[in-house]
Amino acid sequence: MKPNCTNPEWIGRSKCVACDVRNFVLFAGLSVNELNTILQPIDNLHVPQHSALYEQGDPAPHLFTVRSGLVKLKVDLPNGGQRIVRLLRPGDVAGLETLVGERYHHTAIALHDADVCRIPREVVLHLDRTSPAVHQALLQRWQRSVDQADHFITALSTGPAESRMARLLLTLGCANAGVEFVMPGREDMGALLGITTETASRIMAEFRRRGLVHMEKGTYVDCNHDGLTRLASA
Amino acid sequence: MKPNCTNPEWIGRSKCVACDVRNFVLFAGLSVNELNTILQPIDNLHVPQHSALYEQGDPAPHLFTVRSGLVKLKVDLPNGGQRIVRLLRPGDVAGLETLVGERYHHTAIALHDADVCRIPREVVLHLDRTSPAVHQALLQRWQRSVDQADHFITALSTGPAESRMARLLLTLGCANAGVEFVMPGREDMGALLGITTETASRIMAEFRRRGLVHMEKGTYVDCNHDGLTRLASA
DNA sequence: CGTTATGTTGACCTCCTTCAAAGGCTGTGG
DNA sequence: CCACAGCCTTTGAAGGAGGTCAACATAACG
Repeated sequence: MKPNCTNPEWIGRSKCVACDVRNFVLFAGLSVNELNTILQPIDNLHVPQHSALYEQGDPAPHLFTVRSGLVKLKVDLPNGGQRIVRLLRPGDVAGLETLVGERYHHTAIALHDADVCRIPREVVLHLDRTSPAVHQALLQRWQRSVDQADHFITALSTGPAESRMARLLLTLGCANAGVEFVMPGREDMGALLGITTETASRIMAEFRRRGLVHMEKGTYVDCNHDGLTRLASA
Repeated sequence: MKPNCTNPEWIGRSKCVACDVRNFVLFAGLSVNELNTILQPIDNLHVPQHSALYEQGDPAPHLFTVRSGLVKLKVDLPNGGQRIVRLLRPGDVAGLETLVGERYHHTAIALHDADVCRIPREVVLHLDRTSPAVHQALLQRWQRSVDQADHFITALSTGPAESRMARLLLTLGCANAGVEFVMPGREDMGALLGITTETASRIMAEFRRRGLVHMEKGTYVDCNHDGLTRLASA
């Protein structure tokens, strides 16, 4: 997790200015001048796989936007297990709760190597007050969190395990051409769907036998969109 | 669903000004003058049990705050079933998605007779721009929606049905003295927990036999807080 | 008082979990 | 380069939890 936006060489800073994510994330609508004055304390972090962005219950000084990779938000359960409540992909925001002065509500962990922007809460609060565009973008991000949470309830926590798994694969963009697709581990799949690791493994094996997913040399390549969709709506 | 805030007699309007909910909902921090000028188009509706505030997919001109009663947000599933994704109690807000210009994402139905304030989106958008206090309250309401959705994932959609039911009863305030407690029907319980009506019924019957809940003349009165908590964390 | 929704209970079977063991992949050290 | 350890995945067998279908009871309602 090495920062580079505020590095002397501005390694990531230049990336920030050119960042295509910026166009549709929080800073859409700001002029280059505004960005240059405001971007100062923003760091561009590289988050290696399996490392945590922040931990549940920690004080929340920063907000994060995902630039690349895949980040999971999980909560620890009273019985020792854990449940993943959201998956963040490029363009998504983590740690919004910092804006209402709370601690982090989840533990954020990179499922795959990720690049994120780490923004101090004061910066966002200030932009929220001064820039209507940023303000509107913030509301949209918040609504997006709600929508994703709803999707986890209705699609990933409802119905038989097989249907849920099909919906998960479709959610991950498994059948969409052009989307970099990362297959989570079986344990994460279990935590995503509220089932055990073994059941997740069995269902994936069955999908492979039925030709719903294909893999070559250990990596998954192709998914049968129609077949999965049929299962998903069952 | 008869309005009264904008009625000639201002039946509900007076209620609005005196509304104790207002103190902790959206309009905290506004002066009486500000309220009087802004409150004009706000209606105070009475929503009889089982009637809908709005339907999923409808255009979303209004935002609602719950003053009394209990409101469920449900979504229809592709297979014909339905899933409840949130329960709104006094102080909660419904229809926030209207602020990012979308249609309603859920169908809102009163589980029990409810009083709600119906606020045009333009009013909220205007207040959001002009009043920092309202703006902050809005962010908090949005975060609250996220928190409640997370709770539905981690508490009501995870683990064995028995544990989920115990968590639901605790969530409903079944064991809290002083809270008006409404026991949902078995079908709603099923839609809340992602289980069938029959299973919900069986579990409730079992809870009664074990003395975890008591009922008199058809209405539930007492809940064993400790017993339910023990089950909830299993 | 019949009629209709809602709750309860039983029998059966499927799905999922649990516990256990074996198989593969990766990295490390000899 | 191979051997071995460690981790993740896969698969098996058994039991339990929950779904399904159906009958029945109870309560709400005209």
